[in-house]
Amino acid sequence: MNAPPIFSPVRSGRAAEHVALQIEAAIISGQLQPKDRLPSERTLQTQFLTSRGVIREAMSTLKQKGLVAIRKGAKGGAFVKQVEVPNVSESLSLFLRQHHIDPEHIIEFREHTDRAITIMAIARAGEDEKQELVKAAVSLKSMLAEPDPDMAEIGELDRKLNIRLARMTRNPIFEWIMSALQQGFSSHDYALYENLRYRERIAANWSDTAREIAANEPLKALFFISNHYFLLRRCIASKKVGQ
Amino acid sequence: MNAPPIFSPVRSGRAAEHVALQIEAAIISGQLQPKDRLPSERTLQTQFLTSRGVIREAMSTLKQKGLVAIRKGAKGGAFVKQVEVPNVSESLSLFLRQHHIDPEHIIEFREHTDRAITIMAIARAGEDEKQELVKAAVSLKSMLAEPDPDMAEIGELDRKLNIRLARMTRNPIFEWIMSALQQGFSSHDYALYENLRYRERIAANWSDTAREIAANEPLKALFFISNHYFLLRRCIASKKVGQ
DNA sequence: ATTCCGTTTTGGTAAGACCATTATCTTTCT
DNA sequence: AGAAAGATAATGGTCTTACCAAAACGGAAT
Repeated sequence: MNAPPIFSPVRSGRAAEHVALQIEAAIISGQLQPKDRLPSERTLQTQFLTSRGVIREAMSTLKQKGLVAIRKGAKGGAFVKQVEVPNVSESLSLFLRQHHIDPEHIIEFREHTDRAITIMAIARAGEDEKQELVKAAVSLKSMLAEPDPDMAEIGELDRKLNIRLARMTRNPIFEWIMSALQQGFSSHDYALYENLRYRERIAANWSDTAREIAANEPLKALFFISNHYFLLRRCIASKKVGQ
Repeated sequence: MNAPPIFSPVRSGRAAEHVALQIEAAIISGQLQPKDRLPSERTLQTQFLTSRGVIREAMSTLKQKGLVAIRKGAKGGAFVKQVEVPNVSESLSLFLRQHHIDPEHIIEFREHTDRAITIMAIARAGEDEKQELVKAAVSLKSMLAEPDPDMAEIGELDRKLNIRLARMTRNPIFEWIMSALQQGFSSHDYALYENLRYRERIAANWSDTAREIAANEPLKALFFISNHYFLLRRCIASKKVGQ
């Protein structure tokens, strides 16, 4: 290697951690840019004066954090990557699931966040985006009208509708939060669609919401947002009683 | 082993991932409870019919996710753990740093969330909690009056004040979200206190906020919350100009 | 030019050994 | 008897070596 030695060898315990931290620091600081390719495991092994197992363990954690993507084969190796929203979402989702959160707490937070998102989306999104939102909501509605709707696909559509709306705020934090909350807790949303009583009402409500957003009517849009969570709460309550 | 075989062997590529996913599923589903001890690496190696390296790699990712804690020595091993807020925070922090998020986006989200928190805290917290909040805010103020204030300690106090307020909503989601955002991004809050022009104003504002919350005056409390972020924005803006 | 087949690079897996740390048991000394 | 010191065993951490599997590349055959 002609390149100056970016990394320094490591000796004490927890070698894998040291290796991972050094590489992580190099990425965060910008010494390693996205799309850059790290040396092969066998090369790093000699640079860090350690064994390949240690390198592999370090790479494993970096991969898990979403900092690198690993490809096999010639010209393969570890490539620096931008951390993606799903990486963060998965972490939060794990946390929420393990702490068996009361659904009402999540609903409360989501309702409150959705209201803010709605207002900002109306204020900031472009006309074309609003029309796209309406189109997506309508296609959700029409998909439910089919004889044997594919519930998984519908749930996915609902999820994307939420994300699309969040993206219209122009603030990525909202998008991230909504993704994270949905990923871990879409089960309740599915319930909404599986329950015949609510299926069509919720889809109709979505398209009403989208229409009011497109019409730049924040108060009316907020009404339908509230209605969405009203329906969701009723659906969950009726399910509980049913048990 | 007398115990029924919880895990099944694995053969295709990405063995480490399969192992990690199986164990993760066992934890999420509750088959493995916190404080439970997983079998030793050498035992798992035989249960999964794989090599120890694979097991180690799987354990490494589980550890990184915060699902297990690993101890060396006799009676050591991997112990199932509750995922903690810092795990989520670190993931978020990584994301924010690598995407060099505009501080305004974070401020916007925090302001909006703080407003909801304030309203709910007033509605749900007990009288004693509100008094504790006032006391904490006052002690922050008095600490700033000292000749040579310890900035790190003050920042920590500010952080705890936020968390305390969030906890008063009785909805843990708010508490976690605020923790996560603060932990990864308290730098701007520090700036507020390091800047002499804003130091005392922000502390006074905190105690005003706490007082109005204790007095069950939501609108007045919201005014001071808005003022907090008004000051924060001005402080950051003046810093930018200063550069 | 296109297709196919080796060759090479590189990550993935396997097996075995040894080291470092920790808890537990045993011995020994007071 | 009790406490301190030492031996023992269990277990994660590291190292070595070897081989497998996938992917990219290049040359030969068509």
